Amino acid sequence: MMSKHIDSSLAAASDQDLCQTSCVHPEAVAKASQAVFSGHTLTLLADFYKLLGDPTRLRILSALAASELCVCDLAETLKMNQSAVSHQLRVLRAGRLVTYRREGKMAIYRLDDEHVATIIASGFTHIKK
Amino acid sequence: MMSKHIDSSLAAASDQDLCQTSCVHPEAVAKASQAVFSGHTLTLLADFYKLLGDPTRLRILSALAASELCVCDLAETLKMNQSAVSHQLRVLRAGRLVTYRREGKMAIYRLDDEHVATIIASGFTHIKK
DNA sequence: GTATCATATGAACAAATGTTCACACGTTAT
DNA sequence: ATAACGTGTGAACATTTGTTCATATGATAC
Repeated sequence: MMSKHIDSSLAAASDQDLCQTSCVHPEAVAKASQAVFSGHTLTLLADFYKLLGDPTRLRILSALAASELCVCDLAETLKMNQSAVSHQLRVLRAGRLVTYRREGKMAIYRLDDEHVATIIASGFTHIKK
Repeated sequence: MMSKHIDSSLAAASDQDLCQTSCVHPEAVAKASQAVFSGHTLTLLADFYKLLGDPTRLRILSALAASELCVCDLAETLKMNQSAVSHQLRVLRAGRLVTYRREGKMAIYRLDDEHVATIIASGFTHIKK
């Protein structure tokens, strides 16, 4: 099954059987192909939103938007155990959404920059449509 | 182990052993507790960001930001099979990030509103700091 | 009617994710 | 030194999530 004649106008459409024949709108696909996120940008952006896509982390971020807090404060505020909070803080730290400073035996966390608060606020606005 | 005298100034801090004793800063916790997302808002917001936290869906959305496309166009653009695309479109539809209209046997998708494009663009800006 | 095509969907599977438990680390106090 | 406390982290476990495969649906053409 490779001997069939190929419709000349569509020969270059695809080398895989993505569409059995083709309902493709070439101009639209060309325009879209240029605009699709790819590579590093894609990964970074997805990872960034992934961080915001968890209730616990959103709670942490919204708490920190109000005030800087030590881990114990966060555990108290969220009614969660310290370990769970610490694990999530690690993730948020890696994603550069929060920073911390040490003060004695405490680690005091805050949002890395106000941009984060802004983005969350804009998501907040969106869901109220 | 409940007979120990409790430090009077911290008696009301917690009824669970969230912190063994207390490193809590009461004012900060009070302020944060008021601000923490909770309930329906929390769920909606997390689910919204979760939608954006997947490379395939971001690719779909960025493609649709450039041009409306039928499912087959999307499969072609993303070099993915139709089923995978369709499954993700279902998710995006449920989250009201995309809509579609039928035209013959085709389903033509587009972003639900420009707000979506705006939010993605702002995330895009963020990761370039 | 039958055949063909574009799209949708269910089930199965693999991979990623979040929480808990237990314990390690580092700092402060005695 | 030892003890107590705040925090970090590894491993195990349960869920969730995304893709693939096969098949179903619905529309057009013959």
